[in-house]
This record gives sequence, structure tokens and C-alpha cells, in this order.
Amino acid sequence: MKYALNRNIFNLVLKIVDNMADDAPMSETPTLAEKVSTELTTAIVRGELKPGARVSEQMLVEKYGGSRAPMREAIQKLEARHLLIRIPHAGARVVSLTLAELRDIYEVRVELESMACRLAAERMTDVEIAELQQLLQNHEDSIKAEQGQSYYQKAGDLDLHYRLIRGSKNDRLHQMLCGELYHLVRMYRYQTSTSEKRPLQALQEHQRIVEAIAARDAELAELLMRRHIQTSLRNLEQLLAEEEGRA
Amino acid sequence: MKYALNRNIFNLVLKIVDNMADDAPMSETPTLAEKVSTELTTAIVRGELKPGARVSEQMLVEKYGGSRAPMREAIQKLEARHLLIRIPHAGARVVSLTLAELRDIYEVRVELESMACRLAAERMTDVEIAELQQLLQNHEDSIKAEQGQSYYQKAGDLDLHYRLIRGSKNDRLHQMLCGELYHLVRMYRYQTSTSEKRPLQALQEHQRIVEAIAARDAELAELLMRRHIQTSLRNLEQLLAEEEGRA
DNA sequence: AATCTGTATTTTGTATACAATCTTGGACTA
DNA sequence: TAGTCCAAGATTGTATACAAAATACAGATT
Repeated sequence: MKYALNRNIFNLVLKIVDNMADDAPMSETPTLAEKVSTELTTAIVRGELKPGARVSEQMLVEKYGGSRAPMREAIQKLEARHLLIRIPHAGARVVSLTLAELRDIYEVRVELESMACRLAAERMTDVEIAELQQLLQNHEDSIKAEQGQSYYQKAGDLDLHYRLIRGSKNDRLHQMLCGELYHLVRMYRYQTSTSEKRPLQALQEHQRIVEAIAARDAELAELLMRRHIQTSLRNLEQLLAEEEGRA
Repeated sequence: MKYALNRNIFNLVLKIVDNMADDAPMSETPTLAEKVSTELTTAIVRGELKPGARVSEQMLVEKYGGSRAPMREAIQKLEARHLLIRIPHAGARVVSLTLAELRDIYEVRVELESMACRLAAERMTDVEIAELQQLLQNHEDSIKAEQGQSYYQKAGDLDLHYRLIRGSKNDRLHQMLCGELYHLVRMYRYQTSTSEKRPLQALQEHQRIVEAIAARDAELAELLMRRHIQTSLRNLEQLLAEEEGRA
């Protein structure tokens, strides 16, 4: 029962982040290749397909139906998102990030998201900022109400980051962050683990960030966001070190 | 004669930048799809295929030979690089950037390249920095020798930026800058025009940047690079305004 | 004249077949 | 035992054919 609830919340979180990376046309009659590529994406992000696992065209045909042509296209789409790595004549594998590569990704993410925060402070409308404050108020209430429901906090965390990125009003920036980097971060679930550890601290950091934005203090907002993500990077590295020691 | 020389230099420049974006496997037996995708890329960057032009699979078959399957794959590769925009059932067109989109791209580029410069100041080896200084010395000599050969300066400009990006030792950063953003910047040739206008000023800015890196002053290096690119952005906007007025 | 509509054409999406290449497993050798 | 080589099997790259969708154009209508 409790697990079932958590799974629902987990799906909610996935949905929110999926909306962040809403690069799929979502047309009325989606192509088979599109359907398969979105299914494959969630399968990889959820860990049903583990890093390093081979993804052959035949396998996808058996799993999703259809012929090899659309499967091939789906694989190529995921290669473009850096979720699969394709080697000519040899096939595709789920990307398997080394620690160094994950650090590289976080390094870029820190830079781009703090930039997004700076731009958001300059460009968000007053209405959008008010909605931001409302969102944080809701988070605070839910945290005070149920200490254990860290999933809500995680969803809120993602939602806030999402709004700030959109608030930058820079579509290319949004595309790079949500369409490329976040998939990989999600996939390793590190973000999940880390944010669970410090829900209240994260909320306070968020509050300061939104305060800075409300004051239109772009420099401060950028600095605070930079620290906020760098903290989560340090948590991530600590987690990796622990996992390394265990293995 | 003079034009032929310039064309050669232009090709040299293209080659240098192509190396920057060396994301193609370049295997011994390249796939037809790979060959077509690289050819298509240079065709678009050179302007042989103009923004907004349709790129049908049949057209590629007639131009490059083979069947539709590899052409489809080549089109998808260029879609991943944001050089083509594909609409389901409707086909692909060469991307046509609005002024706002180009500003977005430059905004991200400023952030990422100044970041790369900061990291380069921290991570480049002394040998690499010495090579950087040698490169600048060569540029200075060639500028003093032949004032008119601005193409050399452009190639040198790109070469320097390339080395700094590599010097960040962050593969993901390199990939995003060279594999995605630069193609688009190149395509519009704005970079070309702007750097032609101020070869000496650019050289001086480069010298200060490299000085900061040699002093391992990462903050200063980042700041200088940020200003350097922001200047070129301002030049770009000015050029666009002029073109707007002319049209 | 401009707009709408329906048909014909073109183009893409998908399925299937064949050729080229890689992977896997085992036998063989040093 | 470790490494190499080779052949069978599996997988991808490419070609061709058909179905579905969008585009283009001609004709009708207001």
C-alpha cells in the first residue's frame, strides 16, 4: 500500500520531468518511431534497461511490434539524446557513464542552470514570480505536514528548476538542459538520492533563490543557484564514493 | 587568382572547424549515411543549401546515390545537430534561425565558452599554454606582415577558441559547443564577417586572455573571454540591424 | 478576385529481403 | 594456461516495394 503510493508519486515525478523535456511533437497520429523512442526513454531512465545493455533492432521489434525501420529510427533518436551509443555495424548500447563523465555533465549543468537563474531574475514576469512563491509555500506546507514524503519534495524541486529554466526565456538553453543533460542525470537516479537526504535544506536554498529573483537581483540569484547545484554535486560525489567502497 | 587563394584559405578554415566538431567516427569503411551527413553538413554551412530549403530523401538519392534508407539516416543525423528541422510526414528543411533564436544561441555560447576558458586556465598543462602563446605569436607576425589576409586571422581565431575548449578537459562541454552550437554559428557566417572587421582588436583580446591563463588567473580569463564573445555578439547584432535596414 | 474543395501527385512511414560486417564459441597452438 | 584463428550465427547496412499522409494544383463557389 505504502509502496504503491510511492510508485504513483514516482510516476508523477517522472511525468513532471518528462514535461520538462517535451521535445516530442506529440502529434495526433504519432509515428511508431516516436512512440517507441519515448517508451525506450522512460525504460532507460527507470533503469529497466541498465547501462551497458545492448539494444538491438530485433529486440525492439519483438518488444514493441512493427518492423526494423521504425526501431532503427527510434534508436537514432535516443542516440541524439545521448541515451544510447551506437557503433557502426556493431549495434547500440545504453550509455554507461564513468564518474569523470558524470562530473563533466554536472559541471556543465551547474553553469547552465545558474545562468538560467540569472536570466530568470531579469526576465520572468511578476505574475510568474508570484506563482513561484506560491509553489514554494506549498512545498513548505507539505514538508511540515508530512516529514517522510520526500518524493513530493523531489517533485517540487524538479518543478522549481523547470520553471526557472523556462523563466530564462531562452529556448535553446531550455532545450540543452531538459532535452540532453537531464535525461542522463535522471537515469543515474543520483539526483533522487541526494535530494532525499536534505529536503529542508534544499527548500531553504530554494526560498533564498526565489527571494533574490523577486528582488530582481540577478547576480545573487545566479550565485545561490550555483551553490545549490554544487552542493548536490558534492552529495553526488559522496554517494558515488560510498557506492565505490561498497562494490 | 586572388579569389582562388581565398577559397583555399576558406577551405582551410572549414577544415579547422570541422576538426573541432570531430564527432564522426571516421572509421575505415564509413557508412553511406555518414558520408552523406558530412557532405550535407558542409553544404549547409557553406550556404549551398540555404535556410528554409527543403531536403527530401529522393533529392539526396539523386545527388549522392544509394537508396532512401541511408539518406533518411543522414537527415536524422543532421536533425540531431539542429541543422535540419524535420516534421512528421512533411519532410525536412534547412533550419532558418530568427534573430531571437540566434541571440539565444550566442547567449549560451558566451556562457559555455567563458566557462571553458576558466577551466582551461585551471587545467591546461604548461606545455599546452606554451603552445597557445606560440600560436598567438604566429598570428601577430602574420597580421603585421599582411594586413589584408583577414582569413588567416579568422582561422587563427577559431583555432584559439578550439584549443581553449579542448583545454577545459570537459568532453561534454566540447561536444556541446563544437558539435551543436558552432555549426549554427558558422552557417550564418556572422562570425566571419564580424571577426574580419576587427582583426587587431581581437588579437589583443586573445593576448590578454592567454596572459591570464598563463598566470593561472581563471576568474580573469573567464571574464575576458566573456567580454570577447559579447563584443562579437554586439558586432553581430549591429550587422543584423544593417542587413535589416537594407532589406 | 479570393477562397474553398477535392483529386492527383509527391513525399514520407513502414515492411520485407538481401548483402556486408561483427560477435561468439570452440578448436588449435605456443 | 593464455592467446590466436576460424567458422557459424547473429546483427546491422542497404535496397526495394507498398501504404499513409501531406502538398500542389485545378476547378467550383461566393
